[in-house]
Amino acid sequence: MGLVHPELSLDFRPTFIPKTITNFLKEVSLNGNVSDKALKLDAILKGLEEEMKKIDTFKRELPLCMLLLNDAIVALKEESMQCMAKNVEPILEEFIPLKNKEENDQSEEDGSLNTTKKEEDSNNNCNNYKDKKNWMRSVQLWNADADDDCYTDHTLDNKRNHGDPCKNRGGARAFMPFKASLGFAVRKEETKEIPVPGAVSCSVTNDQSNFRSVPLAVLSNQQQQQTGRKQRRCWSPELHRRFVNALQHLGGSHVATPKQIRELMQVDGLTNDEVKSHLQKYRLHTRRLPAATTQSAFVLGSAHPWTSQDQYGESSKTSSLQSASPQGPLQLATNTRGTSTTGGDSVEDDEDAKSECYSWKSHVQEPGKTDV
DNA sequence: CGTGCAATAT
DNA sequence: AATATTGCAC
Repeated sequence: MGLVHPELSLDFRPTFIPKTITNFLKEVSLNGNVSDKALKLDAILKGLEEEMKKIDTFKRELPLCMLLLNDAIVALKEESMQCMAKNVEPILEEFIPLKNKEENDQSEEDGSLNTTKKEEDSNNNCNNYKDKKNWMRSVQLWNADADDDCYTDHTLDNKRNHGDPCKNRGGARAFMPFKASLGFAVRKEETKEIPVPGAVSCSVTNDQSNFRSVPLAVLSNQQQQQTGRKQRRCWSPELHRRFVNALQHLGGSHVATPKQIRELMQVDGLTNDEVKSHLQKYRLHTRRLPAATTQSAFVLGSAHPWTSQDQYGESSKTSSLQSASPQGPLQLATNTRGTSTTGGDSVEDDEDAKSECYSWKSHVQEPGKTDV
């Protein structure tokens, strides 16, 4: 059984794109929020394109399908472009490793031009590759390690409520990091977070489109012991990925504000302060690129090295739409397989998968990559 | 309140 | 040394 919501799925069942594209657009427009709209468009678009790839094999048998798909894609692309143009234009930022041999205060123009890198050819740098591989294994958005008796693992979670997927998905089960008092269980008041009341609380498709319906992360309770200091929280690659994506949609790290970012990320339990902190760090590594000549709306989310998908999702070429997890092990609400694990320890229970925190330094990209 | 910056902790 | 948390001033 597919755990994905019908509407979430990009599968070609009848439920996919319930109405016409036109209607879809209308619906989406009703939402008001531009970036939200962009997200949805993106998601659908991706789905269509994947579909296109699949069909491509049979294009001779299904010429009309091709035609229709193509048509839809074009239409959506246009819409998407408009949307993005209106909302955000491609944000160009370059990553600046902390270890600058020396601080160059001079204009970074000359240097930056050729740094429009795509690091597609990760084959070359074993290091990067290895890192990526490691990141793949991280299953959680973040972890609360140590003595939390709570689950930090949504895997468990999945197994537990797999009987009722929907519930699991939509519901935020956050908790209040600070306000939680030891005495009670405080798990009820978090529904506030979910915006979009009437509309589609879980409308968009899979995880590749990122935001929206993020059942992930979660954690725990009183992490601040009586010592007062909060548990140090690591940013898993996945979490960071969302972060970066949010940044992109908000117009770059230098204009996005913590709150916005947090809201866009839709990760429950994540606090403003945490985002703020991460942002601060991020900004240290990031500098505005002077000019943006590009007009292509697709820079967003693909071309930029720091935007998630290509960076971590690398092998997302797989045309499996059903797998809501672009990066392998991320098996949140995805599927049924959780139950079948033989009694013992589940495979995915790597005990060392625990702290795969995001590491800024490992993201230093190779200089001198040629760009398109 | 939310944001940015800086000091501080791990 | 790097990165998250906390405090403080707008």
